[in-house]
Amino acid sequence: MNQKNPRRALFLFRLDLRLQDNPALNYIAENYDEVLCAFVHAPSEEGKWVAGAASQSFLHFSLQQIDQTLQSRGGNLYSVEVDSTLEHIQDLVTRHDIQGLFWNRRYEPKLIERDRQIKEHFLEKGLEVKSFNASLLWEPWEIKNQQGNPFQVFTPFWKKATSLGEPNSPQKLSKNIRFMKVKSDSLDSLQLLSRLGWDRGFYEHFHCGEEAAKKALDVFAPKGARYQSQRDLPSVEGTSRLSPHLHFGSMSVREVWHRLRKTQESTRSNKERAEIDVYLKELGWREFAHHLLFHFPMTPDRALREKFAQFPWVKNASQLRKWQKGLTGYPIVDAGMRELWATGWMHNRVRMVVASFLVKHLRISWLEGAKWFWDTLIDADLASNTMGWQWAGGCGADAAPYFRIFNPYLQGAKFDPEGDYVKRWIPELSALSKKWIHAPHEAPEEELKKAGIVLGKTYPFPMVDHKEAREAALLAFKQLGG
DNA sequence: TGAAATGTTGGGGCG
DNA sequence: ACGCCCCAACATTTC
Repeated sequence: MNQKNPRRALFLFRLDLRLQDNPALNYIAENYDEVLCAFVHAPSEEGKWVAGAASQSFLHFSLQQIDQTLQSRGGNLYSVEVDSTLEHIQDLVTRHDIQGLFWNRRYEPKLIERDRQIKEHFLEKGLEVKSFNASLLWEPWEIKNQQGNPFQVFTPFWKKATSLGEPNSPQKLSKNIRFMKVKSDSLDSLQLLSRLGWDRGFYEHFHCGEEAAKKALDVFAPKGARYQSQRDLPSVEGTSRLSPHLHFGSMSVREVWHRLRKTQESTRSNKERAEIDVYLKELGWREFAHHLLFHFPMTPDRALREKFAQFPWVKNASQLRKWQKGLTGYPIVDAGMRELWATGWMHNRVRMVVASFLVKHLRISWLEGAKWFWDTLIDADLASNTMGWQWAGGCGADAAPYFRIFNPYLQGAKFDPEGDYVKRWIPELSALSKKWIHAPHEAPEEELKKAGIVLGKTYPFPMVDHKEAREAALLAFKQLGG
């Protein structure tokens, strides 16, 4: 090591907001003397799908955590907002005598192209430039069917992926790494936070950063043995609630995978092992989503199944608004939409129900739903959001068949039998007995009175009739030809 | 990672 | 004792 001319690397943080199991940082630790850690925010380069408001808020606090961690280790996070990432990197390279440029990959089509240009440019300038995988268990291009094509159905995809062997183990960061401390704009100048402060409620339910993510995994891992039995009950914390951390990379998916594997090994119960497999498969759906986004880069904006370009989606702003605000008159739908607004997150079972309701009962385009989720979810992820909505809309890969229409009453009765979830998010229904909690409009006058509910005033009547809406949806989807 | 309609079966009441 | 009907429970098919 030469103290006078240290080898310096520039590391760009993206969706990998952690120090542990961060392959690019590990590479730097092995090969460089010092590293400048930067977050170069260039929203104009993300195109139409620039991060939504909720997601930006989570990003802000995650970056704050990174900065604190780096400061406690003698460095800091250099953060800046720019129009051109490439030009700004050029500045940094010159200013700080940088010899290597490293990052962990993103998989959004526009960013793949941007990063390709950056890599080409700085390789030409004689820098060492490398990108790594911090986000996925397998790279999207590693998994192919027998013809060498990408999969469009989950089950064979997952079979193939898991047949390739266990994903890599997480790697600890070398203690020898030296972080640079440089002058930086304040994080606030990136203006990631809404001035309205509507995001405050999020942080009663979720915490940002690597430490918080570690705690969340500690909470979830032992519960993995009951994942299959509990994951569909929105009133119970039976899911991992790791999605924002997996999106922003404050938790490594490899870490999650191997932790759950360990839990699996420590039990003798076949049943428990199978329950954990169901969770690992959910990580598989996340992989599948990235696979689809990579191989079908138009899907954030267009249905994968092309005939859906002709589908007569309904344009109805006032109905869309009712759905967004949780005023549909269907308690399980409204509870979900309000949980989303209040916490920036929604239980997955309920995501499927509200999505089916928008797309089937209201026949409003999946794209409207995708946009709303994009803006309100702290875990908004282009790959998962696109796949999920096209699944619900029946217009994507391995999508729900057109005739699969969730009945909100039955979904409520089945997965929230006591009505606890509905009551938590719709306080105006909290005094209603569980017998009517999912269909207040069918409750006897007397029951409503007792519960202080005046339909049409304190809680809406169903905005559409279930049976009629269902039949209209069947007809419309059937006319498209399945 | 549905729901509703339709079909089948089998036990019990009853003439 | 027997056949018939009713209907719940379960299975299948249809959307």
